[in-house]
Amino acid sequence: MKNELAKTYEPALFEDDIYHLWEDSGFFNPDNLDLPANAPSYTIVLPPPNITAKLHLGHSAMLAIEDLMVRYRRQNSYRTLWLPGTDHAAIATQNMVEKKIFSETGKTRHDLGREAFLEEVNKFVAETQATILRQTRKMGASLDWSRLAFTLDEPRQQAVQRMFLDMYKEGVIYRGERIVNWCPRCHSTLADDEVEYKEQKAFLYTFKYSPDFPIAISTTRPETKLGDTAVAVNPKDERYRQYIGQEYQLDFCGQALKIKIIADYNVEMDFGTGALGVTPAHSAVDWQMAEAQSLPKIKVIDEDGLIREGFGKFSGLSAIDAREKVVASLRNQGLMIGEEEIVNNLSCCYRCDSPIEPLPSKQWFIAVDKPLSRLNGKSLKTAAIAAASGGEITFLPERFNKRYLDWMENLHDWCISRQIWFGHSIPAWYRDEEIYVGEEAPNGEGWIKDGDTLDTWFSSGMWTFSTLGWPDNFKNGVKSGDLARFHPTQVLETGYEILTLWVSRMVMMSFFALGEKPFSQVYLHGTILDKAGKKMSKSKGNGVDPLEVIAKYGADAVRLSLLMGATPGNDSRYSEEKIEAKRNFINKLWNISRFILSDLDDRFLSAPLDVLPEAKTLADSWILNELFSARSIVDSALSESNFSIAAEALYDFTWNKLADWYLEAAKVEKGKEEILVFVLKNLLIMWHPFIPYVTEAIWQSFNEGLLMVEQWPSWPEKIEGAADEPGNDFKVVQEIIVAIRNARSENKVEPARKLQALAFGPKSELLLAQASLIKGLRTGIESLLKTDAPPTEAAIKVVLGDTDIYLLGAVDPEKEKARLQKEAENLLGLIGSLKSRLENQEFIGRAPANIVQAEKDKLERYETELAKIQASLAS
RNA sequence: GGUCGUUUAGCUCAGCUGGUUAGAGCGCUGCGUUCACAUCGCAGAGGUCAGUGGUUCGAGUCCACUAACGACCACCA
Repeated sequence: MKNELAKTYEPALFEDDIYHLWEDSGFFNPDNLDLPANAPSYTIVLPPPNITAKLHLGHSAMLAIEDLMVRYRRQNSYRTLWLPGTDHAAIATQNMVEKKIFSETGKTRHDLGREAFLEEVNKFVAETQATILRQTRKMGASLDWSRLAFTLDEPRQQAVQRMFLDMYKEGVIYRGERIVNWCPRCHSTLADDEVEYKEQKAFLYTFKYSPDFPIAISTTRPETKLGDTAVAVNPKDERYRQYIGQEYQLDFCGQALKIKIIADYNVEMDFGTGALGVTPAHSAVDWQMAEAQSLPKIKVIDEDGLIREGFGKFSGLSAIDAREKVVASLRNQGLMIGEEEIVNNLSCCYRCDSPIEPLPSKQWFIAVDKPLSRLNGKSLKTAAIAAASGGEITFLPERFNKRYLDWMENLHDWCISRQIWFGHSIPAWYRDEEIYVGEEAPNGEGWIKDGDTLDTWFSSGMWTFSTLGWPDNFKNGVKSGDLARFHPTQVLETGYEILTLWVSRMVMMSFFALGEKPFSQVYLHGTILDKAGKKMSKSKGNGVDPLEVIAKYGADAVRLSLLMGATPGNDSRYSEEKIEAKRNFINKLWNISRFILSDLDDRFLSAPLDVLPEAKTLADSWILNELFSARSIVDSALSESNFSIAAEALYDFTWNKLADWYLEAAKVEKGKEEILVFVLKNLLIMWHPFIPYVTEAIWQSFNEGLLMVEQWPSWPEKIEGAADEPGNDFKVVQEIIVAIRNARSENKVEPARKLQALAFGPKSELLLAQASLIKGLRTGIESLLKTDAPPTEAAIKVVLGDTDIYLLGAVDPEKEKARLQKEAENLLGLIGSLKSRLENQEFIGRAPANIVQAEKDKLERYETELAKIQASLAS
């Protein structure tokens, strides 16, 4: 059963086999876990990666964190489900495939036609999806593959169609016209957050529409002024107050305009002339003014970015060409008052970088403010706000609660239709002015299906419940099956950059569909930046392929390097050195195991883990207490999602306590196998969620069961009868171990034996050596000498024979005295300030009783300590 | 323009509700290494915690302001 471990750990030799072992065990699926019926659930849905590309290091970090959360809960007897999937990422995917086809064949999607194009997309999806799933497995992710989902697969399509129909029935989904961000190149609407702003130079033109119009206006887009129906001024503006309410018929570059002067507080008096030409059809702000003032809306520019029919010589021109022509005409007429070069933000398509054209368009919307009877009169918005502000949903780090709420409170109706082919189809049918909403066409001739698709966030917003069998598992308001067992989920772990895009939508969708939150906690991780602190991106070429670093250093090293040194919500930098350091650590753990397991009798291996081995020496109780204290740090850190702190506690224990000291002790003092095996097993269990492969590999070398489902240890924080401060006491032992090693290396057998007796003999002997390292050693030595004289160099020589040189450095009386004096001074200062605080009536009056008591306790502690120090100084 | 974040050793970062001498990894310096591990060991150097002011017996930690960098949101007609 027991296999010899090689000298170094080679991840590549183990990882694939181990993953298969886990997967074949079936324990990724909570249905196969051996649990009591009332075991609590722990569910995380994997934020589905876009199928546009391979995974990058950011995904690896996400997988490492979530796998850690999930494995820890699985070892703690939760009904643990981590549900995998991928996202169809409608626009991004369509663009990617369009580009690919165009570069390969020179054809556009229109050349191919809808059906053939979608076939190409599906081919692409199948390929990248396979790659992504393979990468995910490589990371060691313990996902339940039996529940694998895709935002556009058959069950999710049904769920989406049903959601759309339900929302339409409730009047939450409606069709309306408004200004949308239109990309003339992609021929698609963009959500506000899909628009990118680019600084660019532009000309701000100041002019009058016509000679007889009293007010001059400023604009960077004179061509849109062909559609102006009003001029807005600030009602406080003295210059224009007299004109408010007046209407003018005028001729603008040969086109007739009817302009009304209106008042609006949004107009800034300091900008330009302080008067704003209102173009309702081509500016969102202007549209709102026009709605409020019932102004006509004249559409000037069409979906291709060209001037529409009916604008004389301008019709058919591109916006840019028309602009030049309008400007020229204004100059000729002497109406141009100023042309100033300014820097402004141009809205651009986040996909193709083309300038956005704001256009009025018929689109489907979700009404976020509509009160709903199913939500007791709350709207989607107010329900989503209440959940977060009432603490039903919490955020980590907390500051994102505020960001979520800010965004939610300013939320406008959500445009969900997209003019692309790849995505969820919209179950709507049109015949002339008639609209019918349903999955099948209504009876009668001439109905045409809506050719648009849904915003990708519509389907991903349903992710927590569409993956758990909604709507089949939800009848008459009662959940069943997976939905009943796993929803609401416990944690949503995702990047902070999609807090608003995704998280907020999930909350609204879940409240609408189920009347409950989708998750209790939102954990937001930061972005993985490159070594220089820049975002990794394909265009910059600074991305790192996780598979490459995994091949080089192993998945565990990659995971640990992403977990350690990273804090919630903060970005962290990637560097290969970090991974290398973690690889070294993993090898260390491997070799610790190798040392403990080599030449080990099988009877030690089979010792049950629920029986505490007997601590025979101070070193034994010390290491056990260190183990337990590490366990308790790990538990509390993990319960607060402080992954880095948890890992550091284990790291410190493993390397600085176990390897550096206890293993050294075990070399000079045999018979520690029982404790060594006990510590090792517990350590492997606790390391497993962080670095599952290497721990399982070691476990498998001497165990039959799977470490993955081994029960998390539940020892007390301390064992009875151990010294109060095992750390301090053990420093004595540590010093002696060094001396023993030195003595042995020089073949000084008898001194080594004496030292060994001192370090590992019955506890009572060493307990003489309390208080602190040096003093302890001195006391021990003194007691052995049975003399009152302070241990001089000569005296120590008597005890330790020829070993003097090994201990002299440690017992320099002068150094020790200075140290104690300094410590005494520090304590005096502290005691003084504590006393004055406790005498301060204001403090006593205001501070809560428990705090005052704590200060008193502290004072007492310091005083006791000071007395001890003073006593030893006096001696 | 609004909101938020960051600033701690040469580098990358920890540091919870203020409390004894501010920590880690990497790097650096010196010494060592057949006997679990050179993917190693031991020892060491290196910090006025961005700046200024304040609260407090006590501030890396709390407050105010300033500076640099970064992110997000809004948007310039």
